[in-house]
Amino acid sequence: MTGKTVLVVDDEQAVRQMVAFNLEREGYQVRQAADTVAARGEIADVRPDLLLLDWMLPGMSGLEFARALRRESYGQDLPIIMLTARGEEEDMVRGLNVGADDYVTKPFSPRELIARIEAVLRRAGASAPGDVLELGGLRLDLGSHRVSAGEQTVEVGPTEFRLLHFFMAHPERVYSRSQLLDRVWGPSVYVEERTVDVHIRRLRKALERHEAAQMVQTVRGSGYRFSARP
Amino acid sequence: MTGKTVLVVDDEQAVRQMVAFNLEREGYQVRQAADTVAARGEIADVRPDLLLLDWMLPGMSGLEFARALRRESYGQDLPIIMLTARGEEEDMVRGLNVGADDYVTKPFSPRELIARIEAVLRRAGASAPGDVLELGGLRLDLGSHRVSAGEQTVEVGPTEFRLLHFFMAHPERVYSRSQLLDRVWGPSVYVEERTVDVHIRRLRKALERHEAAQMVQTVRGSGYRFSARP
DNA sequence: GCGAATATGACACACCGGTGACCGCGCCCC
DNA sequence: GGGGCGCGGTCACCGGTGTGTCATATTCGC
Repeated sequence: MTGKTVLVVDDEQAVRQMVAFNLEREGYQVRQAADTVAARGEIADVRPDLLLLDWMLPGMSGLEFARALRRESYGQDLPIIMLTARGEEEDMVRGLNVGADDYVTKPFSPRELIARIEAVLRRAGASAPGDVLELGGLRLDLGSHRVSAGEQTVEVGPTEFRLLHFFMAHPERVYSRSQLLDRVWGPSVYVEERTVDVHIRRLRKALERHEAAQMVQTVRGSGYRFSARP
Repeated sequence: MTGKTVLVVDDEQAVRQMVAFNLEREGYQVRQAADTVAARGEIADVRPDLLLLDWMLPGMSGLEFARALRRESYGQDLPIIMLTARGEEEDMVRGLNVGADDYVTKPFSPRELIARIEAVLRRAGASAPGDVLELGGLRLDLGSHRVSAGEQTVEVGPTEFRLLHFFMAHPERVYSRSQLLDRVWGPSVYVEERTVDVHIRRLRKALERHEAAQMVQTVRGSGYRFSARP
């Protein structure tokens, strides 16, 4: 699943994991950092789309960190949501002045957090993920969550949909079972590699009524490839 | 945007000015009133498009004022956002029942305030009388608050109406339970996600006498979609 | 033709969503 | 002021679907 990437910076592991769990369930990629040093590394590394930043951090405070980021070229466009404990609200005025886009007071509900993230991402512009993928007569519509071949609708289950989505976003390239598990099932899911075979088969079955099954190709010894060419 | 007029009713001058500063920067016309008496005058005078109403006011409370307004002809359509201090959230449930369209807890970020104002105005603007949504034989009349299928009237409750309204305004797109709660119930309402299921069912029940229930579609693992196509 | 890799069918189980019932809260009407 | 009513939210239960695993068949490359 290719969602937006969110970096959570908080010194409490429990908070990070709670956030990660809920965001991943919504389709986000989540990276974690316990302090600003690790955060720097992650930012340079994965270029997150949004930063969830705890107000109280060991060493440099979240406020200073946000200010520092805002002075840098990449950080200027990086949306920031501050996490703060109740009672620190007055400080948040300063936080917002420094350039945070919003803040959430702990404890917060997952829904509230997600709502604010989506609001900020929407504002940051172009948050609507690529809406329709089309390849070799196959159409996959992310918005309506539909797959069609020509005029007909292709019935696929949730996992097959994600698998096909990944394939259509990365065609003409071979992926090993383990890579597919990573990218489609998620990094924190462990299942047998052979499971991929089964879902490949299910995907082919769904496609074969529309003469599109040959687009899912086996590369013996390496993995699978999605291609419009035979 | 042609500069909508917002009336701020709050006894603290600092709050009024902060709000005014931020709203004017966004292009709004802002009027101020320190109490309900002055507010009455302003309302009669400038016919504001939206009312920002402090919960605690000298004399008459914001709640009573809102209730009183709702009983009057002009006030019925006037969108109201309540301003409240943290800790009074429980009371706000009553505020919302009285007819406030949303509320914001102090201290709030300018962003948050503006986002909510825009959300409320969008909702209010969409319900200009005579505005009708039509899709697949279903008609939803915002003005008269009525739903009809062909010649027959479809009986739906308030929540089902809002749900259907949102769906018909955003067809052919999947929304997760969490998104629906955000967009239909509002960002500041916290209920169980499964509550959505129940209202989906109630909506379907209302529609099925008119053979329109199949327009409300389940996308397993993702959410719900409203569509004229099967 | 042989071994390894992949396809396929079957199956058990977890999970998701549908559904009916219940409860509590305002509100309105006696 | 009491009782009924409508509405909204929650819960518990159930049935179906989707998913992962395994055993077995089949194909591929050498």
